[in-house]
Amino acid sequence: MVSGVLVIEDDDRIRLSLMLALEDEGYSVRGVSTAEDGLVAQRAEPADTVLVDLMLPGVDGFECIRQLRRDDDVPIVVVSARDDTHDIVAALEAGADDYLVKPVAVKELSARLRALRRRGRAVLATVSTLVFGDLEILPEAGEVRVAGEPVALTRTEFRLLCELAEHPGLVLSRQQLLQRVWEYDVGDERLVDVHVGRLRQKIEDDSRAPRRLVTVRGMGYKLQR
Amino acid sequence: MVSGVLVIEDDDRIRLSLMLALEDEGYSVRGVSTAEDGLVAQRAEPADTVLVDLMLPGVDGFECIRQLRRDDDVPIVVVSARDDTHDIVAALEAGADDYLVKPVAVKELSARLRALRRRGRAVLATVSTLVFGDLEILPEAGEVRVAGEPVALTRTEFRLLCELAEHPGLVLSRQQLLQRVWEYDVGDERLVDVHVGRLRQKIEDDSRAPRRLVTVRGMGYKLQR
DNA sequence: GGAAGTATGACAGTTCGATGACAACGCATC
DNA sequence: GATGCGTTGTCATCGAACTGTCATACTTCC
Repeated sequence: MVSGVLVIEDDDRIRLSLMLALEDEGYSVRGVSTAEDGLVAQRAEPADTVLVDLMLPGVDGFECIRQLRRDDDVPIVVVSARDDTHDIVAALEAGADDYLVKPVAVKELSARLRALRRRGRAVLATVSTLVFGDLEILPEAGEVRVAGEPVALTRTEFRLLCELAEHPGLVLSRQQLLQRVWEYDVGDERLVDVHVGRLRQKIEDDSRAPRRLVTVRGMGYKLQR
Repeated sequence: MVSGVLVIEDDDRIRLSLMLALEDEGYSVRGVSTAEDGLVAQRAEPADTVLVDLMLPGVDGFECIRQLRRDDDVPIVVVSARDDTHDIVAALEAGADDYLVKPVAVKELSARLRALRRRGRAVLATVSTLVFGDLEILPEAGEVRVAGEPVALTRTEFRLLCELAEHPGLVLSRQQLLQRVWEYDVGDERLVDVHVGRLRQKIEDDSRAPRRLVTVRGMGYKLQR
């Protein structure tokens, strides 16, 4: 889950409309209607933000917040119809990070979620990732993954792949690749073919029918977007 | 300043009442009436939370937020009379962490400040001890533990490990490590290999098959997240 | 079918990283 | 100052991994 939100809200109409609105904003969303289900869902597959109503049947919102907080450092946002200070303070003290009063403006909610995420992520050193379908390239980490699995590449293969990845969908000629990857001014263009072949063995499911690193006959190679 | 709040608000009555209320809650508070003064004050002696009004003479609140954010990761709370979604979203996007509409309930404000601080601390706490699986590094304490057991490292090994740990998952070249750990401009890169080897003897279960401190052939070394 | 372009397996030379040995150094102790 | 211990940097060596070349086989297009 890239950017997952869990919505815990017992009113079906509100829950669905929240979920739809958040999906429109680009979030991946799950919804449950009780605190119990929410806690189970969060343990099973942690979302990276939780939205919770205060008035829930059974275990109420406050207790739900405390339990979520006990397990986890996930940002918690309360969305409640109650607007009195006492509730707001109690929810925040229980461990919530933010509190919005219904009806909520989706744009505001979304902006507040972004603000929370930003704060959470600030510390983690960010590693840029180039993504081509299920092929991921992490240049600074010197790492390449296919379908989530790390693949060991040699330096030449890695540089070749990075070079192609920097120009997604564009054909690079053998000469261009030789110059940029090998820093040769001259050299045998066949060399590129050999390394492309080796690279394909590692990143293509079937190197006979390349789907990512494709040949453009007479021109060169390109990495498919 | 143990727990300092900076209030940037041009209306004297509001500023003073906010400051008094926060002092009652146990905060140490400073107040200024313009964005310019606020920026100067924050640079001179950083508060650990900033409260800012949006409607300020001269440099306005949005710009003030952006500039504060540029310098610093300090939590910023907007306190404004304007309650329309557009302003709220704009303030949050500019870098604010929270937005309250006047008149504010002091108890709520205080609870929100605590929530923000709590999150800030959670983040800081994870910085001061670096954790990589069952490898823990306590930079200030000069201590390293593997599976809870303290491990004795030499100074060079420790600095090398810290340097790698500060860039989790990123490949650092031998040159980079030489410069940062040894402060050499030149020097034999083999030196790094030798110390990595010694470090591995101490922190890896099987130094022949390193799982934490891994080699990226042709590029350098990295500490696995 | 033939030509041009591309793929690939094998091979030998080379590079690269891990490691053990060792001497030099710093530092505390006597 | 002499002694002993832990640490540090250098070096040589070994083995594994990588690289470029070439010959051969395969495609594609005319």
